[in-house]
This record gives sequence, structure tokens and C-alpha cells, in this order.
Amino acid sequence: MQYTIGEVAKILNLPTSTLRYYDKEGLLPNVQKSQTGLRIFQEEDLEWLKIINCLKKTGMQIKDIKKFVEYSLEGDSSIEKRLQLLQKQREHVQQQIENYQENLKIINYKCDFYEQAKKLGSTANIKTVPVDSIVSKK
Amino acid sequence: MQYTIGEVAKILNLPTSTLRYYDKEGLLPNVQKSQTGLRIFQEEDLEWLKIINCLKKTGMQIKDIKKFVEYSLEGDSSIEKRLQLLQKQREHVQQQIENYQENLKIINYKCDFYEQAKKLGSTANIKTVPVDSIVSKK
DNA sequence: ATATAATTTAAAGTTAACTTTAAGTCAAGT
DNA sequence: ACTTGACTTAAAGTTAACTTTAAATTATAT
Repeated sequence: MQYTIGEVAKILNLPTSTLRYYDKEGLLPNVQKSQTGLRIFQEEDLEWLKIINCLKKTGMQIKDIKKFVEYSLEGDSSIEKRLQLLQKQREHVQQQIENYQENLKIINYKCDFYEQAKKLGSTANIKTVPVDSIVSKK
Repeated sequence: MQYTIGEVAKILNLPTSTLRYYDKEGLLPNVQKSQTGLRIFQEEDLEWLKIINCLKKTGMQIKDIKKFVEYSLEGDSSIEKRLQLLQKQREHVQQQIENYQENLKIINYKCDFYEQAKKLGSTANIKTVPVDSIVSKK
């Protein structure tokens, strides 16, 4: 199965301009071109793009994704480097989830506060606690 | 208890330039100045900054944080608007956590893959599954 | 009193990740 | 054959969120 850039864009819900940008930045080294110059995406390229998109969505910068791509092109000699890069990203994501969960507590607290305020018609006379008492202390 | 901009910067682990930028953007409407023009942060301002930082860290844009600040300055008539803004952010954060968790699955899978590859000395001969089979389908 | 460190403002500079534009070529349907 | 829509590149433009710079003032320590 082959895909045009427009089809890939729909599947991944990304603009075609972004896909071309990724290609230009060297993130899609295996995408082929027809004789007339059109990009042809294989199933494999789609899988590759989903990995790249996953790294992107979890906050990895293009230049670091490019590193990963370059390691991949180096072949088996770079397995260790690729593993390390992914493990580092895994830790980053786990940390991010924890941060979000802590911040969610603060937002929940604030939502409660304003729900109270809504009932009372005023923010006065609602007792508050310091933000630091909401987040888990280490 | 009062704080200089440098002290606040240390406490929040932000550069002073960022604090001044936030001030310039109208995010710190209650910070006072000494007769000589230096910013004086009260405990209250610090609490305020922690909320702002929480919104910032969970991906809210400055312009939307500014909206929240402006609503707050309007007084009790804007309680509903502030609540809605925070509820929207809460949903955004919950969604973000879910996204990260799904993407973490993919990264975990890839880490497993490269740990295998490391043992075998090669990525060849490792059976793989499509990315879509890793993420939870709805 | 004086040197050093922290603060001030306004304005310009930076960076990442795209997006848009322009001018053209290619593909698909009638 | 022709129109319409999708695709191509290169280059310029955009945006958000800071950061840096410069020149000056203020605060702190000796």
C-alpha cells in the first residue's frame, strides 16, 4: 500500500506543509519519489512517522529527533545510542506526567474555589490554603 | 514578608527577565514598587505567581493567562468566567496526561525493542507490531 | 566613600517550528 | 483536451515566549 503526502496528512492529522518540513529537516530519509518528483509513502514510512510524531508530541525537539534518525541510518552499531535516547525520553515523559498531575491538583483546587465562589456570589470569605500545601512535597 | 525580584526568581526557579516580562505583559498587576522604582513582591504576589506558573507549565498561553488576570481584576462579576477558564484548562491537562500515557506506551515498546536488539546485536530478526496496535483504540 | 551587585527600562535580538507565498508541474475526471 | 485539485521547491514570513543589551539607578558590603 502506498500513500500520497495528502493521504498521509489525513491519516496523521498533520498539514502537508509540516510533512514537507520534516522531510526537509531530514526526518524522513526513506521516503521515495516518483519519476515525476512526487513523494511516495510506504506503510513502513507511515510507521516511522508515527514514531517521530510520538517523540514530537512528547516534547522532543526536531534536532534531537534528527539525531535518532541519523543513528538509525548508521545501522546496528548505533543500537545502544538509540536505546539511550529513548530511555531518556521515557524518563522525560514520566516526569512530565508527574508534573501535570501535580499541576492538575492545583487547578482542581482552584476550580473548587471558584465553584464555592459561584455559589456564594463572592470570593470573599472563602478560606484558602497556600499552593505549596497542595503539591506533594519531597 | 517581602521579596525582591531576585529572591522570587530563586524561589520559583525562573530568570528575573521572565518575571519582568510577565509583569510587562500584565500578568502581575498587584506587584508594588518602592519609591525608587524597585519591585516589591508580597507573599500574596508569590501565591499569584505560583498559579500563573501552574497555568503556564500546563501549556496555557500568556494571552489566555492574561485573560484570567483581567477577569480577576474585574471582581466577583467574573467568577463564572474564571471558573470556566479553569475548567477548560483542567480538561486540557487531563487530555494531555492521557496523550502522554499513550505515547509512553509507544516509547516503552520501542525501548523493549532496542533492549532486545542490544542483546542480539542486531535489529534484524526481531518481530515488530504496528504502532496502532499499541495505542488504545476507541 | 567606594566598589560591587542587583535592579530598572526600552528596544532589539533570538529560537523553534512551522506556515505562507509564488510560480510552476503533475494527476484525475469529463 | 481541458479543467481542477494535488503536488513540487525555495524563500520569505509568522508567532510565542523569552533573552539580551545598553545605559542608568539603587542597594549592599567593606
